[in-house]
Amino acid sequence: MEDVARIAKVSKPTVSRVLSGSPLVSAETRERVLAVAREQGYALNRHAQKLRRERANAIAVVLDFGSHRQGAIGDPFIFELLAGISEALSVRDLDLLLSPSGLETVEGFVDLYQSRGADGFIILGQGTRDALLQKVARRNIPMVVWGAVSEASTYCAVGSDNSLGGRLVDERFLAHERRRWLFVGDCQHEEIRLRFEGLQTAARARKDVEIDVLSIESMAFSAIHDQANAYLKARPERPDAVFAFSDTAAMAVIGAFAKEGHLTPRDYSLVGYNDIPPAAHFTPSITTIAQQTGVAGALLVEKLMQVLDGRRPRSAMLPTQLVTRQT
Amino acid sequence: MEDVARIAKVSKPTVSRVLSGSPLVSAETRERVLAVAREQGYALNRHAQKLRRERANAIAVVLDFGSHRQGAIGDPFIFELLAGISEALSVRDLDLLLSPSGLETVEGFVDLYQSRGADGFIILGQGTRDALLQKVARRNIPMVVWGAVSEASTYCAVGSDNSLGGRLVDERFLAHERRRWLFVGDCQHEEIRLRFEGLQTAARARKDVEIDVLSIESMAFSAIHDQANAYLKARPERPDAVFAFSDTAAMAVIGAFAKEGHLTPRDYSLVGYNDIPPAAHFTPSITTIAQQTGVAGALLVEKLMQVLDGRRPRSAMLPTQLVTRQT
DNA sequence: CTTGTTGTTGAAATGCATTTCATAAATATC
DNA sequence: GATATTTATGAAATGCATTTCAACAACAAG
Repeated sequence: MEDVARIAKVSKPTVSRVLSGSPLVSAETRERVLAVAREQGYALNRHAQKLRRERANAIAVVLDFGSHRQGAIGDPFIFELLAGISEALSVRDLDLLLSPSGLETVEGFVDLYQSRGADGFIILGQGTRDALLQKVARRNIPMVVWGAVSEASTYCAVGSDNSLGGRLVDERFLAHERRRWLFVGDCQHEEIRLRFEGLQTAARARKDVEIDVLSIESMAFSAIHDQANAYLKARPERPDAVFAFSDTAAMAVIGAFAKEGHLTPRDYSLVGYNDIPPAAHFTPSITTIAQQTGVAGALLVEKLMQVLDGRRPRSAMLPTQLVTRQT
Repeated sequence: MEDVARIAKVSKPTVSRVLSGSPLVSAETRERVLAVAREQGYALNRHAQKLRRERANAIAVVLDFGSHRQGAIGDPFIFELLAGISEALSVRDLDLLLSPSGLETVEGFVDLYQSRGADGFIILGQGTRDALLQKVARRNIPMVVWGAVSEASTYCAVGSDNSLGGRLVDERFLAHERRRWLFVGDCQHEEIRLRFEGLQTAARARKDVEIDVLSIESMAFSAIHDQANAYLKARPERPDAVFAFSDTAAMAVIGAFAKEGHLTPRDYSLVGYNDIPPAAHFTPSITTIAQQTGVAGALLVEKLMQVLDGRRPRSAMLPTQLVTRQT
């Protein structure tokens, strides 16, 4: 930097100002410095900058690859979220640190934060570790979470209205006069539990509706398929309505049930979740609950920026919609 | 750090050594320093460290969200790749910087590299910008690329054997005595072009086989669906074999053709690509080419480490396999 | 013509950990 | 017991950019 300064006949601070886009330099000087920097092949050292500025200019995005790898909650949908976040951060000139290791404990978060590895965190999906997240939030670490939105939460969360999603299905099944319902999903995940609760909204009060749960052990596609298959074999009365926690799971169910001659929509209604592209073109096409993934990423980032500004943004719930198709 | 040193009655260098895991400290001192650091809530400043060490300890992973968002080449499969990379980097204690902005030009890469934002790059999919990547490689920037493997390439690439994938389909279609083939995919993508070439291996020499191409304009699911639909409507003789560049695209084709009463496997053979989970349970289940995504991420990282060590690792091609199903 | 204001620029202090080199102490070797 | 070697530790130099504060110039207002 000193070299550039000397050659451009200015001082170090001026070079710094030019290169970090400060408006406190005359246009003339700026040009000169820029020219010299370019011809000398000089680039600011980001770490020196981050050290001095005392901020990382980076956000850590935490993804539970372990469970998503097998098509977990998310299907392509987590990917969309990630794309949205990446874009929103990019606009603000913030780096995106993907799933740094060590974030399995509160100390992991504290350490990454204190060592200035990241200015804040975006966590995608509470999964089954909400307790951990609550603890992290209590340590005053800037964060926002994609997932279930709850009143009691210590942190700001953004998520789809899972309960509404469930209710929409509840209504649909009742309208179709279905009586033996099956919910497919792991209620240990808060988001999924809310969908299940939504499903019970009106049904709970009715004596003639019976809701069974097929609790998914593994998120793997074939595991779901096998479990669904086993379920049907073990039961004489078959469900006449199925609500699956994801479209992918819905596909697994269709396949497994079809093997036993139990066909949708002839024998049962089926609703999935996420509205992934193939759902529309599956045979039969899958009725599903769509989430607004498009805006989600941007919203998460915006909320986090507010947290970084010292504010306490409210959690937000994005609407969900029933997309009616053949099943 | 000075405070910790004072309280633990050692010097700064010793604290540094303890906290960065150097073996040049006695066990006794180590314990003491660690205890003090913990109780004082002290964490190393990563940027000071990176500044001094003159390396970022971070790898930038470049993803073309723009095209993947719509289910591009990849489907869930890019996600698997990313998971593998994340894991492999994590083991080596390297940060993963996801798709930093500015990497649309050579200067973008040079700048990020020179400013020590990243020690190296992993690029997922050449897409249509191979020229750019070649230029970047010539600037001696450490990088590896997932995609088409070519002899002429300046950089180290890891990818599936796309040509083999195509050949497998070629053989299958010939064995089934198919005569009017249709390839669905955008040959501007090198990887996809190779698949197309593979498809022609034996067919090219035969006068009785005719291969048409439906060049995909947008990677969006519904766009493919519409294009496929339009294609069929415009042609009196229908294809009796279709090779689609991805399983997702295959699903789109099945849906579109079914609308016109053209059904697989009754009327035509169909092979997809990637072997995504739903492919096995789609109705009909989709014959496809499987790639070894599991090892890909780890391999990419390993190659990059070699590049960083100053070596010039050979490109690698992973085997592909035909998975025979109903279509 | 003087005082006040705005716009540019530079000197020096600051953010923090690592590494080289040297020293001191402890152990091993002859 | 003397020399060589290893082990543990510290002083000082180093990596690099930013920011405060002051200074100066140029211009406007009175």
